[in-house]
Order: sequence, then structure tokens, then C-alpha cells
Amino acid sequence: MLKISDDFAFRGLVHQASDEALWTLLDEGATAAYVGFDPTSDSLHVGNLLGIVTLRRLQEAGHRPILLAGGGTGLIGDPGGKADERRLLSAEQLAANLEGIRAQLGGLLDLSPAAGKARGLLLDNSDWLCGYGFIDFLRDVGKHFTVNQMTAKESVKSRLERPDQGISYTEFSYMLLQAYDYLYLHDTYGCRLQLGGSDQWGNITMGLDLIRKVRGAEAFALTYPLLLRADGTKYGKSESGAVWLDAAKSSPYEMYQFFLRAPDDEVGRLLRYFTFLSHEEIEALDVEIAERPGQRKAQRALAHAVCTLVHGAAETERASAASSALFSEDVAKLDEALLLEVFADAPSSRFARSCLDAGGFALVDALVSTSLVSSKTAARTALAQGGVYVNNRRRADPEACLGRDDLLVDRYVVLRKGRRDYHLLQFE
RNA sequence: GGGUCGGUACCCAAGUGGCCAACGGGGGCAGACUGUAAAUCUGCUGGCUCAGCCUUCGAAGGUUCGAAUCCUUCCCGGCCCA
Repeated sequence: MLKISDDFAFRGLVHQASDEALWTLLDEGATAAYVGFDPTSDSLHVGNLLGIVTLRRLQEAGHRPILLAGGGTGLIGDPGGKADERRLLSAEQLAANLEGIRAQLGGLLDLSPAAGKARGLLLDNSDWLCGYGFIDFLRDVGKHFTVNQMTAKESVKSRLERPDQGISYTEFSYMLLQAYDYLYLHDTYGCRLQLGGSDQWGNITMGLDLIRKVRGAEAFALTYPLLLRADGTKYGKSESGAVWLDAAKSSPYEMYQFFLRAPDDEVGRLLRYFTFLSHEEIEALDVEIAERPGQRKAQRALAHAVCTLVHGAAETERASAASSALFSEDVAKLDEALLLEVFADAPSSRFARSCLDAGGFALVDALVSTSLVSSKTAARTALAQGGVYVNNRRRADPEACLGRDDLLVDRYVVLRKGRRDYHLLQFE
């Protein structure tokens, strides 16, 4: 049986680990491990996926995975994050978000009682943070940390050094709350490992310190490399925003496409992080990408694996079929059944047939109402630059209109902006 | 509380009475080249009833023929002092 330590090493999941003894615990013992996230929406997104998939690896080895929603800390804001002030989530909103997340988490981690000790949990730290008195908290937790060590943390230091901004006391306190979370989970669930992106290292080690000081017990920290995009923002955002795990927010097709477009020099890393393919399979794909990059077998395997994990095999097949039809076949030649099949997962919308009468449906308006572009000005720009295609044929006239002549099988129009954004218009 | 410096478009950052919808860089979008990749090159990047018009330079007022630029008050941040 593959040891966790070897598997994690192979997958490059280890950025920093607090102590070598962690590996003995993971390889031979059983513990609980947790990852925190912000419950700001009723769905998780690709950015949350790495932590969850990593938890699943642990669960498969018999450990208990805990996903911790920062319902309490989310009101505070991690100083390492961006500048915008976080808004307060209402209790109802938070509850609704957690419900949505719990539903989708079921497919990723085993949350059923049948899993026994390794049963996955979804918890919310507002349960224990919101009722905690300020004075009590200062005595119980604040007492154990010096401002000196707190200001030495990278997340705080960078804010302190910025000439144009400071850090509020509230945000400064964030790390104490996170440290307390860890202590609470340690006491309540015997949790001895906190996982996170490498930017969480400082926060996680605060928890270790607290547990050692207060309980005299040893707990561990493990960070994985932070996935970043070219612009330095966190991974998991497509041009149109986050790629959600909820099929209603991001279709399986979108997710499939997102991973299919992984750059060559990243795809190996992503396969290791996100899939459960064997080491041999992954190494074979490394060879493929090195020798026949144009085939993009690794990207296909990645998209297929992640999409299946999140949406299941059937949806993945549709997404994959839609992708190949859209990008390799002549859309105008597809019959109705295939056309609908292809667009089942791709964005589409309906319009009244009468839109096409009297001069037709201005392309500019069509682009805006399908959200392919954000404004008429942007639509005109796209048109003028040759970035708009009707049924895969370029239309460069800013005044162009859709008419009955453009209909495929008498009711559809495939509108495309740029290389890869498609939208199906249905007229009835 | 006092002094001082600052708040410009997605981000960074010029501009300090008209030539400013606002230099430059990043990011983003489109095009060419490709493999729905990367790199590179080119164009675009407030909105609209688009050769013109409208709304933007922390907020609200004011001065002026005319303000992002000057004045007043307020809000927010840095630094120094109490």
C-alpha cells in the first residue's frame, strides 16, 4: 500500500511541514485533519478544490477530514488577502451557503456515518467563535502570543511595510482566531493536522504554538504550494470569474474547458494535485506532453478526471463531446439532436422568433444579451476586431444583424466571441 | 486631538486650471502565429442613440468662460507629535 508520505512527495503537495513526525502519524496512525475556507457563497470553486482533494487522500488512508467554514473569521478578513473590506454575512445567508456546500461536498468526501472514525465533517467556526467573550478570549488565547511574533508574520509585515496602508486591529487579530480554531478542533475532534496553501503557514503555526502551550500537545502543519495565475491572483478563476463546482453556476462544460486549457508546463503539476491517477499513469502523461504536446493528452486526462470527480461520468462525457464538436467540427453541419447535445452544457438562451423580423436582430444586442460581452461598446469593439462569429463564420460588420438566413435547422444560431466563447441562441 | 503627506479607471502609477475619457506599466479582451498551450507581434480596454454626445479622477459644495488640477467642509489611509 502506498504510503501517504511517498504519495504526497510524488505529487509535490508538500511545501512546508512542521515536523517529520507528521509522516509517522499519517503513514501509521489515524488522526483528523482540517482545511479552512471562506463560506462566502453557496458553492465551492476550483480554488477550494486542492484542499478538499488533499483531504480526500487522507480520508482514503483512514484519517478524518474536516472542512472548516470560516463563518466567524470570514467576518474579519485575513490580512494576507486583498484590500477590500469583507462584508458581513447574515446568519441566514451563512446557513444557506453551508447547506449548498454540504450537498456538493458529499460527492468529494465521505460524510456518511458509515465511514466511522474517518467520517468527514463540515463545521463552521462561528459556532464556537461568536459566543466567545472578548475578555475571556484575551485571557485564554491572547495571553499566549506576543505582539512581537505576530508582527513578524509575513502577512502582517507586508501590510506594515506598505507606505499607503495599514492594518486594522481587527484584521491583526485574525490569526489568533484561526489559532483558536485549531485548538478547538484539537480538543473536540483530536485534530492534529491543519492543511493550507503556503500563504497559510504563519497562521497555522500559531495554532501549533497555542496547542503546545495550552495543552502541552503536539499538532502539525502542512502546506501545499499555492497555485497562482500569471497575475498573481489565486487559482481557479477563469476570465468570467471563478469556476464553481456547482453545475448551475459553472457548467461541467466550463470546468472541462478550464482544465483542458491548462498550459503545458503546468499540466503535470495539476494532474498530481487534482487527480487520483496512479504515479505510473501520471508519468506516462508527462512523457506524452513532452513528446507530443500538440495532442494534449495530459490536458484531456486532467479535464476528464477533475470533471468526473466533481460532476460524474455522464456529465463529463457530454462536456467532452461538446468540446470536440465545437472545436473540431463544422457547427453548420450538425443536426438538431447533436446541436442540442453539444450545447446541453454550454451556455444558451432563448429568444422570440419575431426578433429576427424587420431588419433582424442586431448582432451587437445579441452579444450583450448573451453576456458574451459586457456592453454594446465592447460588442462593437469585438466586431470591429474580427472577434465575432455567427455559426463559426466571421462577421465583422458592426451593423450586422441576425436574420432568418442565419438559422440552423430553422431555429438555432451559434454565436461565438473570440477563440472559445460560445453561446447557443434558440428562436421560437 | 495636532502636524504633515496622500486618496486618479481592474491593479500599480503619471497628470497639478483649458491640448484630459485622462501618459506609462501590469492585467484583461480581440487579431496574427499555434495545439482551445506558451512565447512573440498588433489593436482595443468608461458608457451611449458612436465622425457626436453623456458620466468619471475619495464625497459634497464653491471659485472660474472652463477644474482631476484652485478654495471650503467632510470621509478614508500613511507618517510624525501629543
